[in-house]
Amino acid sequence: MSQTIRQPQQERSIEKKNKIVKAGYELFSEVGYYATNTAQIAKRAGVSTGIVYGYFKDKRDILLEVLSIYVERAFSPVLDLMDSLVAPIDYPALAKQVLAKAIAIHGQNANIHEALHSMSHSDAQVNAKFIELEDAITLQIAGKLASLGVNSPNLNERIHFAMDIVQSFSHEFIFDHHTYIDYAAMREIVESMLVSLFE
Amino acid sequence: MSQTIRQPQQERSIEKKNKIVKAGYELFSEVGYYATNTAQIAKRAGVSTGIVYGYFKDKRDILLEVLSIYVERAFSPVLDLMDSLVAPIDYPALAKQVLAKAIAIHGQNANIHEALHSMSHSDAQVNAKFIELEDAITLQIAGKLASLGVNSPNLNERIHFAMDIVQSFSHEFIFDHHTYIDYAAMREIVESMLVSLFE
Amino acid sequence: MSQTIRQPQQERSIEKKNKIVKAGYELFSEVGYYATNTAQIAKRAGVSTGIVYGYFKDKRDILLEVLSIYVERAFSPVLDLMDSLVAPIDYPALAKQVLAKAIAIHGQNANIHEALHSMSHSDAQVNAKFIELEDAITLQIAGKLASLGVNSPNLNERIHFAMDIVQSFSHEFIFDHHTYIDYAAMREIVESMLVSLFE
Amino acid sequence: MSQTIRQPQQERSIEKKNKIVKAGYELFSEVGYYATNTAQIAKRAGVSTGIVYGYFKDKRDILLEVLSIYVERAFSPVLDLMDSLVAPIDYPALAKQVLAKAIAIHGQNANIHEALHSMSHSDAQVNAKFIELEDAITLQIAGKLASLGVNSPNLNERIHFAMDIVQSFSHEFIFDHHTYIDYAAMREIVESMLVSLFE
DNA sequence: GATGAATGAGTATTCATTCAT
DNA sequence: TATGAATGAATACTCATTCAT
Repeated sequence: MSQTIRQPQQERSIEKKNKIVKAGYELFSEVGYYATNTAQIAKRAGVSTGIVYGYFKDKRDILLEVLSIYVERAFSPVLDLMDSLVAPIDYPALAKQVLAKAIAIHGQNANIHEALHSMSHSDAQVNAKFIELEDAITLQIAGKLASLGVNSPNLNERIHFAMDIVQSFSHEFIFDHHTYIDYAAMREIVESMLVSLFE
Repeated sequence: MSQTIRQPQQERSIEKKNKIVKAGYELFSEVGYYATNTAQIAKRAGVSTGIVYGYFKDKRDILLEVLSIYVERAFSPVLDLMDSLVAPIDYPALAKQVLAKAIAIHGQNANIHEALHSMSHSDAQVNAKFIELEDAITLQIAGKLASLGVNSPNLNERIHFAMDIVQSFSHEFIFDHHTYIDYAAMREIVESMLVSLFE
Repeated sequence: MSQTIRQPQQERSIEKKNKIVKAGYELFSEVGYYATNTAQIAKRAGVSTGIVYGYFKDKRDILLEVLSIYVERAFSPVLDLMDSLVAPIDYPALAKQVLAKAIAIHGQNANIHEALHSMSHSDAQVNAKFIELEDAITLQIAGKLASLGVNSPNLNERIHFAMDIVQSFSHEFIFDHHTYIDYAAMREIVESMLVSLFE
Repeated sequence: MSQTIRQPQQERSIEKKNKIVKAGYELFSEVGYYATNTAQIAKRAGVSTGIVYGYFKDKRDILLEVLSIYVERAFSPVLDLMDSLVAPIDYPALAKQVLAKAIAIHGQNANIHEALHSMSHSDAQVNAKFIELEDAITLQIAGKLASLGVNSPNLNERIHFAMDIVQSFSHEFIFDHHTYIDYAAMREIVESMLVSLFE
């Protein structure tokens, strides 16, 4: 009824909360949200089932936290790259770097990305959080590029579309779905595409 | 145990099977796979719960059938467009047409697309079927373009990537997520990107 | 979600529903509502846990049904008694009979009465149903008495109060709580009080 | 395991124990015993959950203490009234006064009365305590009345029955259940009933 | 004495699947 | 073929109670 969620301040507590998120991250990633149950999360985290509800309102709340962790982990390398950018921009090199980073991250987090993304279709709050995060990143990149003198028309749109492309290709690349596709060649095509978006 | 799945030959049976698939299509689309139960499917299809298992091995089996229906519905308009293509290709016009079709289809089938796509991450067979279908379509388009004299290097890769772009943008466009994005402008950017892929 | 509750029409089904109600009746009576779980009800009824929810929305819904059964069982003997009443009324004899019936019934249903009554304080719907039933009975008795020429002022109030007294005493009598009380003597006092209410 | 219950001797401790009982009293009264959890009690009492088990064996033990408080609170006004009684007794006036007091008390403690009373059916110890307290009060009143020269036959039985009536009517009156009942008229009937019990 | 984090058994309810008719 | 009643395993979540600090 009036169950309150602990906001852990002490180190031990934070550690425990992190363990639970980590367990959730792994399990959602391995088998998906629906195939994961709270007992498994607790067990892998090395805690009791009860305490999970001391830190999280419900199972979905864990997903939300996992989402935050994921997004930070997934986007910060690219943002770091942008941060260190100086004029004049070497677009081909940048495209190469961005794609390399994106693929690397996707490789480490591929499954969770899909699990989270899929949830965003059945869960409005997950969706909202995803959008919020994408927005923040797009605008941050736009600010950086503008400060470097990039003045392409519809800059936001180009960045957003570029992000879509990178995302989409990284996914393709990692999962290596299609046997008749030469992914190295495709990668070059994507890179030149990205360059042509901003040059 | 060794329940055999009927391969319906009689018209009445085929009709009934179709009703079940249709009900599944609608419900998965409306509320997603996990929020749909077999009783609901049976009810909407106007059949008993028992008979569902006369036509389908299990709930997932319905999903697989729904997937086939979806893909046919989703890709055939674009394939028709390609079929009617004659040389010389007016790339800008073609890009416009393809995007228009894709958006229209996505608008009518947006939810089921997401429902199915999300399942492909937790279900290898769904994933395999998705890939198989994408492959067939890519190769079909490639054949058509080749027959019209298109000889861009890495044609398969370009087509596949073009499909990714179209898919990705259609989704964005329909869901109209981001308030700061001018989708009309973004649409033009996508169109010009598509053109630059083949010209 | 859209789980529908079967309204059993076939004999077999009605029998099964009755078994569940009977099991609920017994268990609520024996150990109370909160100490009874659905698995126990199902087990005693000889059915699966699942089917319980085919006939009842939830555990409380079983209680509501038990309540109906109980009230019918508890009040109909007294109502029968009233039905057979002819003028002129022999009040002392009637009081004796009513009390005898009430005590007998209470003896057979004592625990369930308490279990149900106690629920009426934490459950508005149970309470409402109790009131509704009491009302119906009071008014039915009032009609009968009026038709026999009884014209005491505030007849409804007298009947209702009489019911309270009878209820209260039956409970005392059955549980035989207090060692210093001569219940036979008390019974006579109650009887004369009832008589004085209407004479 | 062999946790010993502190019998608080120090003032601070007694205060803390009282706070817990008060919180229990309020919560049991507001939402009932089963809907109250120990965390809520501790929170409202301003103590930790752990220390509750320093003062009480278990949750039920709190209920027992609450019961004592309640009975004292509920009966002492009527006992005070009896104490101040002098011969010759004005029965109509006394009946009026007793009923007024009883209704007032019931109005302030209605919910807890029900909560406790309902527990007495599923808990033998609660029941025993209830009986013990009723006994003490009945006998005390009987002594007082005897000392004032009342010598009705079966005095204990009359007093006990009078208490039942008062209790029963107070409950009815407070909850004002039945729309077709004129409670003012009913009140007068009850008063005259009480008078006729002793005159 | 006191804290409040931690435990884990307990429970109502759902639902894919089966099976008697 | 068809029905829909029946099954029972599975699961999110609660809460009285304990215990390390």
